[in-house]
Amino acid sequence: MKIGTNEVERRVQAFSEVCRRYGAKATHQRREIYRELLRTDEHPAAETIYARVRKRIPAISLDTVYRTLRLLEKKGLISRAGFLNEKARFDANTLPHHHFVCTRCGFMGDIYHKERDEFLALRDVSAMGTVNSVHIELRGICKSCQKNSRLKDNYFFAILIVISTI
Amino acid sequence: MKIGTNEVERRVQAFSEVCRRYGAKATHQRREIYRELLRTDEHPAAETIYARVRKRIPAISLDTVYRTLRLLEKKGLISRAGFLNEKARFDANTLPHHHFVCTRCGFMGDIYHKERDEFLALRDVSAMGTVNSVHIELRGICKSCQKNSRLKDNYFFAILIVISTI
DNA sequence: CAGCTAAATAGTTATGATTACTAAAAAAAA
DNA sequence: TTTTTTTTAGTAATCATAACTATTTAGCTG
Ligand SMILES: [Mn+2]
Ligand SMILES: [Mn+2]
Ligand SMILES: [Zn+2]
Ligand SMILES: [Zn+2]
Repeated sequence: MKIGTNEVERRVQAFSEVCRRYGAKATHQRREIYRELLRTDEHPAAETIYARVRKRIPAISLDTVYRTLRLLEKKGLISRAGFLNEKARFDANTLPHHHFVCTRCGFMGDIYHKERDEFLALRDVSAMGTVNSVHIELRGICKSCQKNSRLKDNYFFAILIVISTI
Repeated sequence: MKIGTNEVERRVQAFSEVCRRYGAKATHQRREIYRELLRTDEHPAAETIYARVRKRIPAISLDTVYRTLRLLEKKGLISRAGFLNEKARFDANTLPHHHFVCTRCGFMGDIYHKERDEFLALRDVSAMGTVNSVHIELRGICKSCQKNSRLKDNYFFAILIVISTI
């Protein structure tokens, strides 16, 4: 489910504009890292992104890759996937979806679950491989933490871009 | 959903016997680590287990804790939970279940999903807190990996003990 | 289109959880 | 008890990720 080149460029452009609008700098490095993630559906690890972006920006530092990935994640433009004892995997697909992960080679494919009650038997899954285990985590804020609440992180980047695309 | 003291001791005993039967040594350290995990339902991290076991075995090393946790996991007696950028959390509850995790304090509670299609609205969840996001990973072996397959790890410890308990 | 200034980067070092290493200790068998 | 093999304690290494700091640059000003 890769998006086309035009849409990739449209989103990179939107990203640049939103950056400027909110006082963040739309640097070459940031654009290339984001573009690299928009281009692919294979959920690359940080090292992979680093290797690929380096072809176009040979002097880019690994630190910049990690820093930018954190920024994009904080702003809701990308998400982080994967389980413990694995490298983090990044995803610019902001549609709600789940993942099939091969525990042997690391292949990570998207699962869309309209019929949520049968996700184990979804065509998408059986086409990709055999399911051995299902991991579900519901993440949120527990009762006791809700009492001493604080302000949330801002997702303004994501909101602007997602709204303009759907 | 903690299990009683009798059941804890019964399982530690079963573990010792199964160890001997399969040529693994039922050491004091192993028994105490496993007992510590059987005793609680709070999914402690490795450091937490280390701290607790140290009260009874002051000279135990952190390495032994990690090594034993890996062993117990490999044999299917415990499972590892948690997402990326979190410490691993361990669980001796071998019933199939999911987790609610508080992203602020780390509280991890068990979710049983008889009605799988409505897991977002489960009583258990709403009693614990507010869900912000659902993470599902279906883990298994992809088509291309199934071709060059290898032998699986043995789960004989788990099989023996689980069968005798249910 | 220079010059300005806050923000971002490159290159490097540090961190923190987990794993590996090795001499010494201990469990189980004989 | 003695022997043999596994396991441990203590410590060093690893690996992904984050922090640090001098230098560079994006975007503004005129
Ligand atoms: Mn995805
Ligand atoms: Mn649990
Ligand atoms: Zn695979
Ligand atoms: Zn909490």
